[in-house]
Amino acid sequence: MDQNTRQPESAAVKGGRPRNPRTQQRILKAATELVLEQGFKALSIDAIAGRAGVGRMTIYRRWPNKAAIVMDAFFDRVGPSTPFRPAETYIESIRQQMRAVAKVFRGKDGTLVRTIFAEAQFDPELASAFREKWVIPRRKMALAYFEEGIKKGFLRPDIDLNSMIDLLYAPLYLQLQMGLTTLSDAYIDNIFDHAMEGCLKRT
Amino acid sequence: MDQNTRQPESAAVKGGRPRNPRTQQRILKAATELVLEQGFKALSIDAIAGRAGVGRMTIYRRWPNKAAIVMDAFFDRVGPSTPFRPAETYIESIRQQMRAVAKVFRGKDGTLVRTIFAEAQFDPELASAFREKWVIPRRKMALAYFEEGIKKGFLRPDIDLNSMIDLLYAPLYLQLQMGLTTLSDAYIDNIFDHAMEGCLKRT
Amino acid sequence: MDQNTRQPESAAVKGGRPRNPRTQQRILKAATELVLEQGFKALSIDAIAGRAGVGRMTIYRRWPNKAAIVMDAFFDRVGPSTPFRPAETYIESIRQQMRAVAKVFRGKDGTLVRTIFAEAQFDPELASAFREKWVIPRRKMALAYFEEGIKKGFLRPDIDLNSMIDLLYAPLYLQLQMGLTTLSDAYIDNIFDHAMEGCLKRT
Amino acid sequence: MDQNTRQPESAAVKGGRPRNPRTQQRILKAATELVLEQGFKALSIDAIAGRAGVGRMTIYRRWPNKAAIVMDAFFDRVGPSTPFRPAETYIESIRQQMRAVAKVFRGKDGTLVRTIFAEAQFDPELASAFREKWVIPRRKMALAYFEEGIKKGFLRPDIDLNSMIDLLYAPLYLQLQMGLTTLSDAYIDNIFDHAMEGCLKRT
DNA sequence: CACTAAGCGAGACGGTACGTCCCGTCTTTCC
DNA sequence: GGAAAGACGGGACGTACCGTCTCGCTTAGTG
Repeated sequence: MDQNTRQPESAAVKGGRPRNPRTQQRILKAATELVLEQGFKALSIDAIAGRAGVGRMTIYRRWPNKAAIVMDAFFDRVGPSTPFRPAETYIESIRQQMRAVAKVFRGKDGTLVRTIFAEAQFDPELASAFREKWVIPRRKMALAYFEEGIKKGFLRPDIDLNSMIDLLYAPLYLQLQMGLTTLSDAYIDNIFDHAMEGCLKRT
Repeated sequence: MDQNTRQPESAAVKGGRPRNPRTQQRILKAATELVLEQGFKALSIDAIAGRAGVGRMTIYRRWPNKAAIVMDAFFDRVGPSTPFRPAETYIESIRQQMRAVAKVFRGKDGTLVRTIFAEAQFDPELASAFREKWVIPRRKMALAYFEEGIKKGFLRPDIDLNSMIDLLYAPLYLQLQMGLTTLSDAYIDNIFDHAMEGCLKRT
Repeated sequence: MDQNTRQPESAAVKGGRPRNPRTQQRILKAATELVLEQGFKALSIDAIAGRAGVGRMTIYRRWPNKAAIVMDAFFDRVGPSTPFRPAETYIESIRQQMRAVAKVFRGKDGTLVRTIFAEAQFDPELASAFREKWVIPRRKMALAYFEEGIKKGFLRPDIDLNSMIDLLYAPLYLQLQMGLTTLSDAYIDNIFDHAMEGCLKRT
Repeated sequence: MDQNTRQPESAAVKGGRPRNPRTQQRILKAATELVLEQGFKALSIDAIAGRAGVGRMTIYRRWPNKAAIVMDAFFDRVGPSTPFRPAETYIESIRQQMRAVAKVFRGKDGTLVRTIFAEAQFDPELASAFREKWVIPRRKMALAYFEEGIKKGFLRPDIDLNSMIDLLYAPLYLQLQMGLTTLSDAYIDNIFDHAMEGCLKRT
């Protein structure tokens, strides 16, 4: 979880007082609420501190900036990844997983992903945290599942799996941000089918 | 061009003095430089005014916020869209166009797109401006070209063209933002081929 | 008056907007009230700004610290010095002047002198301002009046006038700060008489 | 000595562990050093605790605020008062005592007196402590010595002794704070002589 | 051609949030 | 059970920008 949390020097070398984990929770809760209520732009450290009933220093002692707080608040909410569950067929289980991701994106967690991803464009540290803790684990999982698909003979053995992942999931991120289309099951099915079958006319 | 430019009251109703277009240019130039040098976060109206040798009011008279300035600065640089040029085959010309887009994304304009797109997540007006002036025109153009492709029998007649556009271009936006991969021609080819041929193993 | 007021670079070289003198007055008024109500320790720039209905920057633009504000507020209230007015005799006019000074010290202005003088012990710049604008002018005036007294044959020609000034006025400052005694006319008379007549028993 | 020291609850009522007097010393030493090095303004409880190698609580357990610490640190250094030593004549012994006081004021102890006296203007408790432990004892001693002087016929029997004390010593405090003059023996002699002989021209 | 209204630079102004420092209290852990 | 270490809520600091306003200077178009 909160790997973003500052741990300057090995905590508690000798004496000293340990940090209160309940305080941490209150801060993350306040941050989450405020982001969802008013958006990231209107979020201020002051406001978080105020709602959490906490001094500003208590926040600065733990996180370097508000983006890191929102990061931790986010990972405090969502699980590590969306698994591929067994379905009628191997291929069908991919579609189901994509629908599950889309469902997450449609809810509050989607708003948070959108916010964090956007903010990451301006903050390299946040970008790297998002990559390490959100993007990479999910890609690894998908990679493993798709390799299995090749071995079992469901997927073409000559495809580049990273490109395939982009093909399937990039549209979800794009629409999450762009909002031209709702991330409905129908939309997912379109993306999924076209990526699987290809767009060329077969002769 | 600068449709974002504020025109409070119909300009020059009576006498008065028209706005100086060179001032406009100096502001946009300063804004572009500053965004590329220091990033959008470090950009301030003060800094733009300072570098352009202009009063802050002169800026506020023309744009509502710094995002709108960057928008206009951007469209002052880039052309309206990347055209599909004739190539050996119809299909090949799509690949060429995608490569051209990728090339743009690799340069300074890519950085600007990335910045504006991210900022648009926090600013509905900017989002809508970006959609109207960047996204929609390009999609329309692609839509028309792909419809032609169906008619000519190169593309499957049953595909959803909007989904196809997402399939082809979303990975570019994703990698522009995520930076897991460089937007090389090889990458584009992978995306293009997989989207065209599909990922399923044919029996 | 407010020579402490910051004037970074010759004001209004070319364009720009001049400072509002009414703002200055509101700030000084607020500062004076707050010092007298709550004391110098409890005085904060925030509080002054709040009461004056002014932004903090407006204050920082004019004064380097709160001591300088209180200085200016003080000199905005009190006149340049307490004059020696003609009385029955030359000697008597000195006593009258000392009583007048004591009267000032007993009132609000005395509290301000006390505050500023004490704070000056911690702030060299304030000390020098206080010296230049309060102490020196008054000593010069007294010096001139006492020199006249020597010439006219009322005072011993061999005395050190600076020491005489200390002898007469130092007790007022001491009691202003120490508060062992009220600065009553009777006390002033005691000091005055003893300084004039000497403490030794005449044989 | 440290009468300021807090004794919340009668010390060591039951078992418990007594306070370490060496800790006390280290704190006072650190406080003295810091005041003399950086001035009272830059002094913070944190800094004292840090230099003394002591927890902040250990300090708060003993003193209510930093002024009280500096007070105790001061009385830990200086003796209770400056005595009147026998000299050629009774009158001469007063001059000698004044010179001794001036000598103290010229050194580090003078800086401490100056600091404490100034801070006392903002802190009633400190003011009363300073009065009780510094001012009153010294005045009592002087009072006794001067009463003796009247009895013995060296001083005028009709003078107010408190006023005489102010006359003699107030200039020292004033110059300690104001610094217009160094507290040289020559200056002391001037003050002393004028106070003794009076400033009026004798006919 | 002179007049005049607007554009413009400069920057003062009332604000908000920042990130830091210190306060005085509290809590934990070690000796 | 005293003491070091330091977390904690709080409050003030001085800075940076925000978006608005006001001042004089400059200039363009009209009468």
